[in-house]
Amino acid sequence: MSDLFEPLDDHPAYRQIANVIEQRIVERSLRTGDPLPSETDLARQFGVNRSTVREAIRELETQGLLGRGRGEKRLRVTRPEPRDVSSGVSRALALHDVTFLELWEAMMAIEPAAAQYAAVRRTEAHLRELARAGARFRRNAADTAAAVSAVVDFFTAVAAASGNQVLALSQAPLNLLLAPTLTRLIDRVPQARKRIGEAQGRITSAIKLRRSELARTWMEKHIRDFKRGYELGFS
Amino acid sequence: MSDLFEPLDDHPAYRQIANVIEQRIVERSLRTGDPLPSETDLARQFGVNRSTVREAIRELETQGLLGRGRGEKRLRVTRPEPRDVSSGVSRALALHDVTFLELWEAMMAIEPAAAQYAAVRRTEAHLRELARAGARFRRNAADTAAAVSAVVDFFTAVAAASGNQVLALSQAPLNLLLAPTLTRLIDRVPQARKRIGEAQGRITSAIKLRRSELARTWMEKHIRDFKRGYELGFS
DNA sequence: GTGGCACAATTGTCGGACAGTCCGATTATC
DNA sequence: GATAATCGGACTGTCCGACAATTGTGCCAC
Repeated sequence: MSDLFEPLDDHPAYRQIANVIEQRIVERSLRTGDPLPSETDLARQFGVNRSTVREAIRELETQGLLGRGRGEKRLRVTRPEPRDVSSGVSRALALHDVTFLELWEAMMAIEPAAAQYAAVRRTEAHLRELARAGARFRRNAADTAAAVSAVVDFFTAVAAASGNQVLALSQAPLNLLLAPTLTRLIDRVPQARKRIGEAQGRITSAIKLRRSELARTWMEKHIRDFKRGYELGFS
Repeated sequence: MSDLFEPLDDHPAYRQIANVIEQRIVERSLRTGDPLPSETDLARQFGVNRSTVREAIRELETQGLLGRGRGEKRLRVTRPEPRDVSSGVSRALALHDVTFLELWEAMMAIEPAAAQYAAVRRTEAHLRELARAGARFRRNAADTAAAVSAVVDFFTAVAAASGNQVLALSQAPLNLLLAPTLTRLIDRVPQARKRIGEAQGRITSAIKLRRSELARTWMEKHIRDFKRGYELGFS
């Protein structure tokens, strides 16, 4: 029952150009930091109009493959940073109406693992980040928005300390999804603040002491608490 | 030590327009499937040139927020699918030179969880997908590329069966990263094929029998095996 | 070397233009 | 009456040319 012919998708020039440049970046013949030729020059090289080149460039720019420093005119090759990419992922998930349960299950899979590896690989700098996020959470007991942002920073710091870029990048979108729910949760469940603070403290010290199993266990409990809080606050 | 003023980044018109349209999509005042006004019309509404509108559209298109069916001319609002988004993530990771260990640790966190939930939520359709990927792997013992693609499909099918879009979307980029390593692994380690086939069988039947703990355990063993194979083949 | 300045280069945006293709309506055919 | 051929309008992909604003650069004076 399979068709005899496949539908041939045409590739507009701007997409072809984007693909070619992307290829060059991925195979590193264009290296991070290299300046891109000017639009006029690219148009000449590809034999197309500058407008067409511009459309191609916009694609690569949104993917984080091209960018420019503040106040810089020429584009340079850049490596897509987690924030470039994770916002897209979390927006995609939001548009798919993910439930809190789905988010929670994913956090339950990723965060404890991150905590475990963080206990093994953390540096002093990582510890400082963890301490700073924890302090910021405790300090902002009143300001909900600041507290939520501190929680996000704490998770981010744990993921960074894990020394695993894949885990870090997998975890980043979860934070963005967590924020709105967490905001309402903290406001509705009075004991949430205290429990989060305690958990952060335990996790931080486990990571500091390089007790990886302990770090994992405390993180698991921490995440489980989110679900309990959610059920308490949104039932 | 924080600066008094933040650097104000200028917002070119094409970026502003992209943001406005994105906003409309995220807040669902433009709903999935809605056709976008024509470029000429958008240019008129925003009071800019059509070229400017086109650049904005390119951004949204690459993010998977806009798209068009084959052979369709007008753009429509679309929801970004996993494949739209995960390729960007895995390319980002590739450019950051992730190690096999990092990838493996992330798989170790995500895949067993996916298997566990799959055993609970799988439908008959999911089982068919799993069986099909497994069969395709066993059938293509000779063709390495086909075998690798079947392994990827198997993982994808497990993630889909988990009924968790967050896990599925977190897992998708890992597949793309796994493929190249797995290709060389299968070629270098003779017993890999057999072990993968067996593991897939055990996982599939655990999911079929709704034995969630068993599914998780077998998946863990399966992933562990990848590391053993890697150490065997690349030492 | 350092600072400053004029000039060239580059980006962002504009207006207009045209071929190719898709869509909807109208007309012709069985 | 239903289906097929026809036609005009609408829309996209691409091109050309242009200009203001801003950045990069070479040169000159100190």
